[in-house]
Amino acid sequence: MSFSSDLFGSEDPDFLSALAATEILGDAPQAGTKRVPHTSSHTGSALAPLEAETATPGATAYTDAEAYGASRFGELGDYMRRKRVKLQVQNADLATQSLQKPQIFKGLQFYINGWTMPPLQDLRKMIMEHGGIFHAYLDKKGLVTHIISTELTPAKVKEFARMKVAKPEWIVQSVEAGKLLPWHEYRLDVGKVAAVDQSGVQSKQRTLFSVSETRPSSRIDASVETSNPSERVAPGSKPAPQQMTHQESLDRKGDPKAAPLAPPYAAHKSNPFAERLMESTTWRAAHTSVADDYVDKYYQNSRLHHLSTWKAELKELVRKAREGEDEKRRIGDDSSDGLSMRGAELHVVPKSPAKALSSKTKGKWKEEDRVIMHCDFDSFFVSAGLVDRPELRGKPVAVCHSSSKGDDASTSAGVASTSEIASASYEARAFGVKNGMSLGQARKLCPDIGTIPYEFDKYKKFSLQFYNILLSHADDLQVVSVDEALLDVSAKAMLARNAAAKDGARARDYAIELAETIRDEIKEATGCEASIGIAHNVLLARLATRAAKPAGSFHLTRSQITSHMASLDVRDLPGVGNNIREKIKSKWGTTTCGDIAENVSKDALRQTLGNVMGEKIWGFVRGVDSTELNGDQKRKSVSAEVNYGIRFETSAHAEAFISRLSEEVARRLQAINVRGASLTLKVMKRDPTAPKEPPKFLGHGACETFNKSKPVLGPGGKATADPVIIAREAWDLLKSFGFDPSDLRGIGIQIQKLEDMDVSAKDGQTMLNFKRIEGPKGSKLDATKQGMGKVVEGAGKPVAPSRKLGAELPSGFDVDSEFLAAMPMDIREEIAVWAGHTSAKGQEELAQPTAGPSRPSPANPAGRQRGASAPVYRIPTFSQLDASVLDELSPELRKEIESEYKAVGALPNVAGPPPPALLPAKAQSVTPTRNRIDTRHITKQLAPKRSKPVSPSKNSLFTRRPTKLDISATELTELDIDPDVFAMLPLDVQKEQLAAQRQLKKPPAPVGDNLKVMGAVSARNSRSRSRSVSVLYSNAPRAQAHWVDPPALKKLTDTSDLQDLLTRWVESSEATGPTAKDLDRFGGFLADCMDVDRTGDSSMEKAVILMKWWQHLCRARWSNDELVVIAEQRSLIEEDDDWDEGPAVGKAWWRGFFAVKARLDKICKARFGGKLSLK
DNA sequence: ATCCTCCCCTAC
DNA sequence: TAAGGTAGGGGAGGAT
Ligand SMILES: Nc1ccn([C@H]2C[C@H](O)[C@@H](COP(=O)(O)OP(=O)(O)OP(=O)(O)O)O2)c(=O)n1
Ligand SMILES: [Mg+2]
Repeated sequence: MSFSSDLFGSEDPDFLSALAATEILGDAPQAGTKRVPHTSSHTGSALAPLEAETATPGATAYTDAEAYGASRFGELGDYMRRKRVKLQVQNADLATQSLQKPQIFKGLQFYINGWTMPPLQDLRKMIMEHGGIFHAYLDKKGLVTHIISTELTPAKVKEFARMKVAKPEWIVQSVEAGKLLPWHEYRLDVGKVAAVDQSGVQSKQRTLFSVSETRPSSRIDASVETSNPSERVAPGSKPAPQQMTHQESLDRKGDPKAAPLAPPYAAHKSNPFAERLMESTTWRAAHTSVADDYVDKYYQNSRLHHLSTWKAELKELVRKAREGEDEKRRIGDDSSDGLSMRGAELHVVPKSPAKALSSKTKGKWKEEDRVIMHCDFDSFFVSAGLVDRPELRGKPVAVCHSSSKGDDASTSAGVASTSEIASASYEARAFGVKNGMSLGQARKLCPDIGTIPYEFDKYKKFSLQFYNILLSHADDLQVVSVDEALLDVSAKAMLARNAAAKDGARARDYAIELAETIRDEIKEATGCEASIGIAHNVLLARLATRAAKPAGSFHLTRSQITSHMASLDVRDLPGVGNNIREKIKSKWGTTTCGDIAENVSKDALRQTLGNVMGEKIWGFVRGVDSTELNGDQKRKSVSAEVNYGIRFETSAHAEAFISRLSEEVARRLQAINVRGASLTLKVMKRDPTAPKEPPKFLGHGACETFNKSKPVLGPGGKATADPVIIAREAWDLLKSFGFDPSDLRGIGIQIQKLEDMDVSAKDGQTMLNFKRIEGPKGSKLDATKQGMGKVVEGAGKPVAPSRKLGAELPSGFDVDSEFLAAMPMDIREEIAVWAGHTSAKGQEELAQPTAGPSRPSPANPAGRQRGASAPVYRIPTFSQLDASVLDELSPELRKEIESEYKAVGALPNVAGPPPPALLPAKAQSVTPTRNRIDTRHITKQLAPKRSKPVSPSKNSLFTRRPTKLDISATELTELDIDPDVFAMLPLDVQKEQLAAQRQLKKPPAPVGDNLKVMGAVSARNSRSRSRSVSVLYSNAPRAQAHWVDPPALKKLTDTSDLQDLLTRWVESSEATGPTAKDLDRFGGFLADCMDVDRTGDSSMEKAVILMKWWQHLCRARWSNDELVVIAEQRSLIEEDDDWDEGPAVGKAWWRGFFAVKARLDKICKARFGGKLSLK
């Protein structure tokens, strides 16, 4: 059954007729003898040949699995393909550099089997240096002329029965003799075993022999491995059809018994159905790479493209979201790359990666104390699809493009769908269906499997909700994919554990409870199930997730590790694919983790797998993994490639395609504001022995791949993101290969050596008229309504528990998780440790959990109910800190903590920035209207000296701090402009200010220019120091740029007033959002603070503090909107998204925040070369 | 040793 | 019909 609406190809005559023709093809072998039209024309269209010296730096074959559908991602089944290593890369180099040596092996092509003496590398070198061609793998028997081997297993004896197999001495002694000695004198005797190969293989091997004496006429041919004379063509001519090979495939296909015996290299099946379609000019024009919108269309529908794009976007979002949480990487910290001020200045000193690394994340938690969670949606695409198709729940279904019926007629006709299944439901998995499998394959296993179409928009939307939820719970987070992330919840878990100990309830697993809370939130927000694995390292957390699925959580604890690991296959370890698994298997004969752990030494593993990999595996099989989360990954390359549907007929087609692809790459570069200095072109070329149409519909089939790179320079000799330049260079590279365009099966362009592009640097660059800035091509959205368009914002208000309480909290130095959330991650964890520690020491008053309204009760240990909340802790003052706690910390951390406290001391009245700031422990998001103040009202009422406006008051810091507001409303208005200061201003500034003032006074400001008030208040406060302050505050931003009284600012060391005002501003406009005017004014003020030359570093620090504070205020209220707005601003989503059900105020504030941030960034960049860091 | 460059391999 | 992309870890081997 199919759940998709459209039937197959109803409107496509070519498609229908091809289908009809194919259905009777069972006895119509002519498909194999017939040439596909487009391959027989355009004989003059080959790309230009290349210089021999620059030819093909390397070539690898990319064979298809024997039968397409054996699954590229999951199953093995084609070890031959994966085993291939590309030793021929260096071959070209070796060959070029050794022209002086006698080319005794010229025209010969070797494969070296098994262990040899001298070792493979040496033999390879000898072969290459003397004109021979070395094959790392044997799947191209049609090319290999000789096999070198010392001994053969019975299987190999059989396989090589009809080949020329010689001992290594032949090579060695021929080289020594300086001439080619007769190989049969070194023959390895394999003749006793009768050859029982099936016919297909046999004919292949005849090819081997017949080819063996043909010498490649050029090095191009050699490295390209096109030595079959009937195949090789001068550029511009056409290869002959490969009827033989083709026919073989068809024959073999009909012989079920041949299949298991058939070696992969002989299995070049074709796709007659596709061949039929390719006969139609109009069909080709509409459905292959020659279509002019092919690239766009293709990307719109490519799930893998979406997956990759989303991952990159999410990484960036998380990076942004983390920003401002890393206090230690702030001003003056030379390890910063997002730098601020002095850090930027110091940036002249090149930063050592190692240093940055070490200063960054270092064992805050003892290995065993970490708590890592791995969260992953259950069959994500399917789950998302089922949300709106509840009737399909519980059935075997899969997400794929195919909407065709899997009726008997089509399957028996050999047109089983080659559409790949992106995700299969667990019911389908019970039949053996796997992600990545072709639909046809799946139908064999599960004839009744249903299909669900892709809904890329929905996946992205769910993903953002998912990440919002995770971010609200995590101390640190690393993006794994659109549906998967790693969390560090060490601090939370520690807090919970100690809370539990305190309560006397300790049988519960708080990590599991947290996991269940998270799962519930995800379920509520998206309607989808996710599973969560918990353990003390990343490896084990991932493995735990496997045990948790579906729809569960699992904590893999220490005592379970050994037994859990022992039963696993190495293939289950992250980072071990089929290739490495086979390597292990062939080396040690087992792939069980337990066996490896027991019998294989670390050195042996390192020897075979490489130092790092070997060591990693050694640890993995024991459940050991010290990898730390990295939520701060920056992109190092940008690329775009298409390896599907590439079917060119002329070089003009190829050139046009390169152009399109270049535009795509340029667009991606420009979207993230970078340029690149190096370009790599990747080319997939049909393997000469492969059919024109591979089994997978429009797939690339068996291919050789080639890479070539070169520097790319824009106008100023600088890096570039110019589509025209990229296209030119890429086209040059492609031409240099000299391939027949009709053999191309894949093209990719990668840009490396990225550098940030400052706004000013876009000089001579060709700018694309982009509508869509970034993001995957939207499936159904038009170009302007790009990508995953819609967003998010908790449909199910995924509010973190911690945010739900607060209004009820007592005042005092309470630290709830909201506060923690505002802290730098490192510090947060530290506080947790320390809170736990003091608690354990009996200082209950400092670490006593304050019950939230709906903390998980013992009666509901799973804590599954919504609204479970994190306990609240009190943070002690520095003096209360138990010194012994500090002693236990690493010196580095200790210093950090101490400096944090010092910072508080240095700014006695400062309520902010992140760490020292003890925040109002309130939760506006819960009672949004409660404390809201009418803007106009507050504008008026602000004047009289009063401790605090309505608000929160719960903020003990605020209430304790003596307020300095003692200005009257009248006075305020009068002081809008200070005459004295005004007189000192330059003429143009005077004008500006006058204009601004007039503007200000004109309308009564309907919603309120609160910032004006705010500025005035502050001005009043510091009036005794300098009147210029009032000018600064109450006038238009532009004037501030000319602000002339640095000493005054310097003296304004106490930012608390400003913070107060900032707080008030936010509070008073909590319901309405900031006015543009206020934003501009505030931004202008901060911008002036950045003028270090005039105001000094301290004012800059002030600006940073205020920004941090502002950020905090926003986070405390609208944390769910932060990511959304970041996404929006990076054009990942649309602003006016109709999916966005949340109130607009939060987003308005965040937009304001980021707008000001951008303004400061710009200044910072111009001044210091780096962005303002709020870390 | 340590870097750089060119891959292979893996993951979703 | 069908949409087999893409970034980063790491190994090999050469340059420094
Ligand atoms: N070969 C693959 C593997 C995955 N995906 C997409 C679809 C999946 O839904 C999503 C997430 O991949 P997972 O590996 O997490 O698989 P699922 O979420 O589908 O299943 P589960 O996580 O329950 O095993 O990525 C894909 O398109 N092609
Ligand atoms: Mg998943």
